[in-house]
Amino acid sequence: MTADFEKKVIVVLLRLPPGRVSTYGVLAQLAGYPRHARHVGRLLGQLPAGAQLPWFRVLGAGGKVSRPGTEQADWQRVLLEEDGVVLSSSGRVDLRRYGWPEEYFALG
DNA sequence: CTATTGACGGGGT
DNA sequence: CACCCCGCCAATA
Repeated sequence: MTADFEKKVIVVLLRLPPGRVSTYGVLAQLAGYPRHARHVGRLLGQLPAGAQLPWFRVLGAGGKVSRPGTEQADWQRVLLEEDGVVLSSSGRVDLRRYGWPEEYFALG
């Protein structure tokens, strides 16, 4: 992807508050690149190990952690819990409650 | 150049 | 909940 895409996605991600979560699709939209949800995912996957970004606060549109069964997914759940985010027994987050920005996850 | 591949999304069964 | 299908679009093969 273009450097512009990466830059804008990162800028948005840096605004994602602790204790809140967002989705690949919403991040892409906020960055000005609608329909690029998959690319946000690829970008986060390419992040260097020590990147100081709240990548763990990004979930799929269904409120679930991506790439289930991987080390990264387990680690992500730990970081979210540490963040105060509640995960259901099936590992899903209530986006109506923790979703950010709120207006993107409001009911109705 | 065509084909395949995703940290995705939405709709249907 | 589980699948399946199709649209999406840049990177890779």
